[in-house]
Amino acid sequence: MTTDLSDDLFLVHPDGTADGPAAATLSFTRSPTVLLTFAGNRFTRAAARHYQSEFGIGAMDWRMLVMLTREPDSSVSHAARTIGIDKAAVSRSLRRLETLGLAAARDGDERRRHWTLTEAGRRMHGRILDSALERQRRLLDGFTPEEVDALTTYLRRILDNIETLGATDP
Amino acid sequence: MTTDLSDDLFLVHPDGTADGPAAATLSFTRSPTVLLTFAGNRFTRAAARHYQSEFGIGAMDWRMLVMLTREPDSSVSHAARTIGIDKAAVSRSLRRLETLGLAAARDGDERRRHWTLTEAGRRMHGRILDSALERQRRLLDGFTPEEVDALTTYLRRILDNIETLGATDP
DNA sequence: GGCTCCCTGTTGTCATGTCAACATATGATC
DNA sequence: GATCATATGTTGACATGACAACAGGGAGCC
Repeated sequence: MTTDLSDDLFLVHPDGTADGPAAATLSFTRSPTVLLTFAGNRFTRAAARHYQSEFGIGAMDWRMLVMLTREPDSSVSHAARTIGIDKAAVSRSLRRLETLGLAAARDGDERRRHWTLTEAGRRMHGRILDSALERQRRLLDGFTPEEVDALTTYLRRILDNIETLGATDP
Repeated sequence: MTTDLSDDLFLVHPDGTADGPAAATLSFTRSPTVLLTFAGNRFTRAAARHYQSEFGIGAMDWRMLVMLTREPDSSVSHAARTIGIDKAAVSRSLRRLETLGLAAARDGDERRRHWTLTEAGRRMHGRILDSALERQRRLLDGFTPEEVDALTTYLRRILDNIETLGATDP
């Protein structure tokens, strides 16, 4: 079911001036894909830098702290499926957390190990959570609750569309 | 000016069940920062993969094709400032495009070179633009024009907030 | 001309997350 | 037990984009 959105919503066109575009191309300010990409990337990078300098771990490791708080005893592949992130990244992050004494693995079967946070990991999680919530508050500065709800809904719909896109990609 | 959003909007809490969270933590489905990060990352990666396999260049290089269409004769730092991406990445991308015969530089002064697309670069831009617009249409599948407008506005406000956040970060 | 400050673009390094490859374990079936 | 299909987690290589460091150019001032 395709919407009737015109591509022109998202483009800039040559305007005859010497300073204008040489040909029709994507607008950096009106194209949602451009904006989404920039916003996601910038927020992630800024947060990662902050976590690294303040807490000594990066964004990926913070995600695993959250995941293991959500579901203690997770395996690598369960975490990867749940978060929707590649198992290679999960595996590496858990190794790092283990090295830092923030997570530990209890053997399930020969391969499938069950990861949980250590006491130090739980304390770290709590401290970073405060920081993450503060960052989120500032990211949402100026938004009403209704707007936040709409934004959250839109992003979830976009994630659904991305999954559909991926499933039909060549 | 802080909004009155409760953190509880974005958290999951221990619910007393054996399967529930061990402590309060971020919700993967209701936290806008989590959703934004995931959506941005997944879309970018999927698009990059597609461009690479179909056209032989990645997402960063596609961005430079757009930038040089928008503003022919750009310098590295002008492009970096305009797009808001680090000059190291811009410099490397332009070098790659030059190697592929898609862009060329005309000397400005001794340091500041002015980059433009070659004829091959312009043709490549046109072909990828069709693909990019198609991907965007599918990303926005199910959205009304009003919703797209709202989403675009929200993302722009978020980018503004990210800039404010960066400026006040420790 | 000399000095200082600011700017330019390149190169190095790293975190993030992907796809690919792989060794090997597990489960189902016979 | 043997065989096969599938799953598990690790490791390699790479694109993206950041920050850091740096050599050196250009402009302004004395």
